[in-house]
Amino acid sequence: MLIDRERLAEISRAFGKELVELERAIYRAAGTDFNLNSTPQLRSVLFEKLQLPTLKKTKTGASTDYEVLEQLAAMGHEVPKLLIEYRELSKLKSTYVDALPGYVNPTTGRIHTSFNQTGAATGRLSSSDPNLQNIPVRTPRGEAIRRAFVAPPGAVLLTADYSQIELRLLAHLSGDPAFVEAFAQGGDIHRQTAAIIFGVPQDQVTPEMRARAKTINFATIYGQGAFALSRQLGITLDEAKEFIRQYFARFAGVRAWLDRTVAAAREKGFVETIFGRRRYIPELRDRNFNVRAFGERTATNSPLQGSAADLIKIAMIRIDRALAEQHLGARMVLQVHDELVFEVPEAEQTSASELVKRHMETAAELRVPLVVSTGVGRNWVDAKG
DNA sequence: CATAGTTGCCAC
DNA sequence: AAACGTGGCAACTATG
Ligand SMILES: Nc1nc2c(ncn2[C@H]2C[C@H](O)[C@@H](COP(=O)(O)OP(=O)(O)OP(=O)(O)O)O2)c(=O)[nH]1
Ligand SMILES: [Mn+2]
Ligand SMILES: [Mn+2]
Repeated sequence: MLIDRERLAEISRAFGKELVELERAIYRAAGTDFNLNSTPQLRSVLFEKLQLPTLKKTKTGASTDYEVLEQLAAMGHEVPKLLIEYRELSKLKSTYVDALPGYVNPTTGRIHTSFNQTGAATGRLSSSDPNLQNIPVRTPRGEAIRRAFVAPPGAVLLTADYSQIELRLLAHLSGDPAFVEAFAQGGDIHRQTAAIIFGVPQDQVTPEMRARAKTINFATIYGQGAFALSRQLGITLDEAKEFIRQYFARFAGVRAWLDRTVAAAREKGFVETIFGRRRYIPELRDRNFNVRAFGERTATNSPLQGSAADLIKIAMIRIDRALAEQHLGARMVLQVHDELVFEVPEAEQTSASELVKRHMETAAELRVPLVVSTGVGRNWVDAKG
């Protein structure tokens, strides 16, 4: 994968400057200098020196994670407010902006990640050294980093991402009438949920709203409790309970499939993907309730996450073969779970897009259509547009 | 000096 | 009583 090192260097300078300023502001607001990257030191400043309330605990003491800082900031405290900003910048700078250039191979001028075939228990690939499956995109600063992933001269990047992939697989496996009907009509359940949560018509759902609804959909399906949901949505516990109740009333076929899947897993000791990949789940027979409950959530997730992994692997094999047979110059460069990224000679844009989309959408024939959206651009962000 | 555990957080 | 799932990595701290 080619990256624009000048662009990253520019971002590094900008982030570095902001970090220095934030650091000074935090020391001033806290009335003391300390290592901002040290959780123990931060704890003593927030919860001892400044006497702020402990809102959450970890194994070793008071938590200082984002959710805690956000609440403290909302109470009008300056240090946590500045720290949220500091955390974002420091995470992006240390993990991506400053780390990625060191991975560029001097011979090829590119970053060569490792895709691990047995990295995930569900059948997903994982990526390491560096991980190119978790490149930032969700914040403006993150997006700027992703823009440094570029095509070489004369080529474009082509991206292809499955629409609502695990929801479609869930429609197929569960046969839930509302799910199946939604997809038959070309509907968008993430958008539907967003409209409900935010109380707006579907055509007024923003990308940010849909993204939040995506998390809500998956978290609800995979067993999130009302307590966590209430926190995530900033609603009361009762409202959260009611949301979950209504969700599974609307999608009763989904609830039934989840229950059946857990029961079958308990019986057999494993769950299976659509294509027969198994994951054994010994936790289901554990004496400890917490361990068993964890096993149950794993049992519901793995068939879906694993089927999505199987599906894209089938597509990858067919695309690889088709590109070779047709003597195309397009090269598969990344897989990000339900997305493929290619370097494509400009002249092949249209034909490669069509070929990739077709093979991904026909990798399996399900009860609902598989839909893939493709895009091309000079960098990874523009290629998703 | 190297290694392991913890915390926190990026993505899908 | 309650806990979405799957990963990898940086920084810090404790231990050897
Ligand atoms: N359990 C869980 N799974 C997730 C989460 N985020 C993503 N996934 C899984 C399920 C998704 O179908 C799959 C691909 O992620 P995407 O970001 O492409 O979302 P999806 O395909 O559902 O929607 P899309 O139409 O592409 O925007 O990864 C999450 O927060 N929790
Ligand atoms: Mn997708
Ligand atoms: Mn995706």
